[in-house]
Amino acid sequence: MLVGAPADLAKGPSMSTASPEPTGLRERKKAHTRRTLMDTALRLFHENGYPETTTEEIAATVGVSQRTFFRYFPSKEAVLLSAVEDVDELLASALLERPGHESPFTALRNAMRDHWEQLAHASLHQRGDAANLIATSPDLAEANVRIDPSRRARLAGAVAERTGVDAETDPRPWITAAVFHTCLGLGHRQWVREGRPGQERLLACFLRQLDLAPEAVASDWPDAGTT
Amino acid sequence: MLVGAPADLAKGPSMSTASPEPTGLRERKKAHTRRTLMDTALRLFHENGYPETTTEEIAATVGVSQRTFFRYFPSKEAVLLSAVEDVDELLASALLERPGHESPFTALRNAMRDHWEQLAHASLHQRGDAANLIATSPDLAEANVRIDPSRRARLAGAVAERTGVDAETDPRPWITAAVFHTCLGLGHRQWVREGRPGQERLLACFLRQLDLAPEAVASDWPDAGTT
DNA sequence: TTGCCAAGTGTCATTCGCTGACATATTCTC
DNA sequence: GAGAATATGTCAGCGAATGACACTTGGCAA
Repeated sequence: MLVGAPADLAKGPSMSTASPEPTGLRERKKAHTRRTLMDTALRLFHENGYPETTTEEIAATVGVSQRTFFRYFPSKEAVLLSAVEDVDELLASALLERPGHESPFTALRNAMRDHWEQLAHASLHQRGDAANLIATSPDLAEANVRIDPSRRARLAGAVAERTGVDAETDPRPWITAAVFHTCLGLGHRQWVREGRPGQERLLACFLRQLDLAPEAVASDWPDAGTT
Repeated sequence: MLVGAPADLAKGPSMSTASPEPTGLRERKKAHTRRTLMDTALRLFHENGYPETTTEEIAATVGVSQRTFFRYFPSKEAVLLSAVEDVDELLASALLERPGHESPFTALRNAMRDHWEQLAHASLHQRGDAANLIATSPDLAEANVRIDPSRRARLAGAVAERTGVDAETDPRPWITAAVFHTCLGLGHRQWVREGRPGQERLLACFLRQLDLAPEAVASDWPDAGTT
């Protein structure tokens, strides 16, 4: 599983995040190819736009056949998904480190706040800053919307794990994840509207939306704080 | 707009819901073709599965060319989306009829409850019971997930309209819509797990999830009601 | 009625995402 | 080093989606 197996995006629960290092030469090569494909794809997406970049082009740039591309990634979108998963992964583990007395939603919020730099750094990592990319390109943003359900499912799983409930039967992790995710989307939107200032501002936008959430669900919206 | 214009799925705000009757012969033909395409598509989806049904097949069954299909619907998914929109439309108008003192989320919940039969009936309407179809077929369910963001956006718009806030700048309608939508998804899942009893049961599942939502966001999940 | 314009449709060709089948090359194991 | 396992390339093909062009049909006015 994990990095080793290409075309493998199924996310079973509780698969160890540790893929220490690929010992064999085969696996090292595979990991390299996969990473190269991913980096190249993200770079091309960024340079030419998502729909404009063909899988053929990606493969050719890397120096493999298109067929090989699809052996590593089940779809074009999957490259994005996979890149974005890394960020979600970090958030998930940050979530587990939060003190147990915090409510799931609060813990999620705080995990995000505390590990923001780490998340931001990860998104700027070798992967060609997938997250930032998505934030920047309208095409990618649209693709990201389609990917959304998977991410939300992953988040719900993480919340369930932390709280020790069964995500299969318990609705609460899903609702929490949905609200959280929506807040991020809204925060990002607002950040864009403000002209994309620094990343600290993005975090601030996120937090603002997150803090509005409980009221939005429960209250009557007397009228309060827009924008 | 609406039924009249083929390949037109853009949803500008405040387009009148009234398309009284197509006066011209041209427009009547067009409306007929569109409806036939939709009905046929949904029927074939139901009989053979969504991915198994080709656009070619749909067009051939109706007696038009594949090209014409794509002149009426911008994509294969759009047929589904369009059918499902009708149901959302009803919910949106039901929402506007709820007493003003209800919180948006509650109003949404109650609108759903009160107009359930109407919604159910609409879904069984001439359109080949799109909603039910989606609920039944796993393939369609997956397609429905992808469609989800559009539906949520529509719902958010409806909530914003009811409450008189600006959906562009105010986050609350979006959060409300997201939570509501998630509850529906969860309710449906539960209903499936129970072996798909009658539609009344589906409504009950929906309502149960909806009533759990506020707690899921705010509280500490002491442990309560699973299943 | 006649005839013109516009809208709707069919046909053809093409692009692109994606998959199966088979042959070849590379790595691993003994 | 031989043989098994795996990774890759090549080729062929399907289906979704789009553009270009020709043809038919409905709407409308002279």
